[in-house]
Amino acid sequence: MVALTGPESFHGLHFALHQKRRSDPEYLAQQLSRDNSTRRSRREDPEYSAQQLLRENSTRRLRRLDPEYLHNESTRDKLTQQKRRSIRVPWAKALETYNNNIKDGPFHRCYSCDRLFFATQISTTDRDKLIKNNDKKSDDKKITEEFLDSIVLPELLVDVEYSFCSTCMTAIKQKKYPRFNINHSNLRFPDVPDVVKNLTPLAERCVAARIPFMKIEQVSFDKQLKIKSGVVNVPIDVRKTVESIPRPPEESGVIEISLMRRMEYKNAYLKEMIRPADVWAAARLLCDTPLYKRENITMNPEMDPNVLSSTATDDMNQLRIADSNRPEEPVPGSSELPDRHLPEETLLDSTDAVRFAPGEGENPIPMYMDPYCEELAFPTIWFGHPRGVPPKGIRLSFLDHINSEIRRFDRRACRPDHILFLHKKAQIEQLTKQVNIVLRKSAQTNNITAAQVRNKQFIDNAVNNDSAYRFMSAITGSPAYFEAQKKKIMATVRQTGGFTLFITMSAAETHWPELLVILKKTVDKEEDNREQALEIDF
DNA sequence: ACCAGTCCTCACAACCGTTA
DNA sequence: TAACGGTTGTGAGGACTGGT
Repeated sequence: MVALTGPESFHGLHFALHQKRRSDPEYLAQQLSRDNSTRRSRREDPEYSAQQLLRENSTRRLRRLDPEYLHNESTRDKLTQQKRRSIRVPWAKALETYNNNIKDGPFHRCYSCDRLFFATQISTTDRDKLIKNNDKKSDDKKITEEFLDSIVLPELLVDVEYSFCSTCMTAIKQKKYPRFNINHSNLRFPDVPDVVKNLTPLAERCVAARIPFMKIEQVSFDKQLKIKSGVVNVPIDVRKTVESIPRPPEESGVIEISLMRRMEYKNAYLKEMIRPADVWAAARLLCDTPLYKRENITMNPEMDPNVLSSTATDDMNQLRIADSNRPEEPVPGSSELPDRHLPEETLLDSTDAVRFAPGEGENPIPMYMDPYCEELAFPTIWFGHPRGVPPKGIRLSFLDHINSEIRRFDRRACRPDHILFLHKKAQIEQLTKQVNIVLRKSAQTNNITAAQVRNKQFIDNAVNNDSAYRFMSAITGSPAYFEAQKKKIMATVRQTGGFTLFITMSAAETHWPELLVILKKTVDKEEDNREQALEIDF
């Protein structure tokens, strides 16, 4: 009691002084800036800021229990938010934001499916927060440490912040495995040894168990690639191909090789300088892989130039003997048989490349009947390993697989030839599916018999009724596709009246420096500035 | 005891990005 | 688009310290 009176009077005086001082604007400003700086430094301490947050939130919740307070706050907030949203941005500023925004490319990696996304498509959260935000969920939906560990890419597990694409995020929040999750759906690319990874295109063809013959052409002035007609998938006897490559005397030797469709053709399918030693090394490694074993592909170790090159030059005689013992190359009658026994000097100096046609005489296999044609055709990507199969309960279509592989952080699947190959394969896949559907539909309505199909009249009727080729409407550019588009446009015209304005737009990607910078960054992982991009000559 | 200066703490407001 | 929650700033009360 006594203690109260003393300090009270003291304090009364003290506050008055305090307030008087504060009324001086200069003094107040000084005090404020002092306070702010100390606060800022204090708030840098994570423990302190966490405590402050906790305090703030608990008191805030209590405050918000009062309906009057809540009403006041929300009306205040509403006003300010509406004000904020109604602010008109000046043109220059808007332009600046736009210019900054278009610099963003698909650089952001989803920690679950490893696909690349634009910044807006991805959300980032702390690992801890994901686990902590469990309060409202039932026990079986709670995200556990083990669940996260099994989802996130192993090489990124150590990070504090995790980024997920919206698809994966929605699944994770419900504690489901995302469909495209690399770990759970077995989508990871196999590790490829450097020898195989660095093979040149033709060297890759030499060790591949399938050659997908495609007509890839350059279009227009910017030389983009397009595929013409279909893919002919030819199985190859790898052993015969590799062993028929002439061997230069030294290991570092390089020879020029032309890959022909047929020996009698004039133009080569591919022409390139290759190192036979590398081809051999790669072939040897590939022979130990699951798919190559499945295809019973083996090499004769005695023929390996990597082994031979270490021996003296007089061993070359032995090599020749070994060569002559080998069964002769097929394709009799061709005057341009590749001569594997050309003297070395002629080989190395000659302007005429060694020509060979490993696919000649082999029967092509339709792609949809060859389950591993892709993996076998692109050993630098798949290294003789089959594509992973997702576990039970997760269904991924072929297009889903392509989606995942092409958008993957690992850019290995994004080679022009591979993409065009996938495109054709996907198209065939789509067609066969559609055919099945059409047949099923018509089989339900009117039972089709073998006799009917053989009857020309029946087929003509089917064509007249559209049912025979309607399935093609999914294929861009087909007559049925344009038919479908025409119908859509006519429907629009009927609904909204005739068109008044047509706009044709083109991306003009060669005059799009931001895109070139983005490509450089995603594909080569290199930073390139806008000026350099503008200087690129097409 | 008084005074002046400085620092600390608390509640709340304001702002703002994110999300349902 | 309202609501939520993280962050920062503000104003007030009050404690501590050292000097007179």
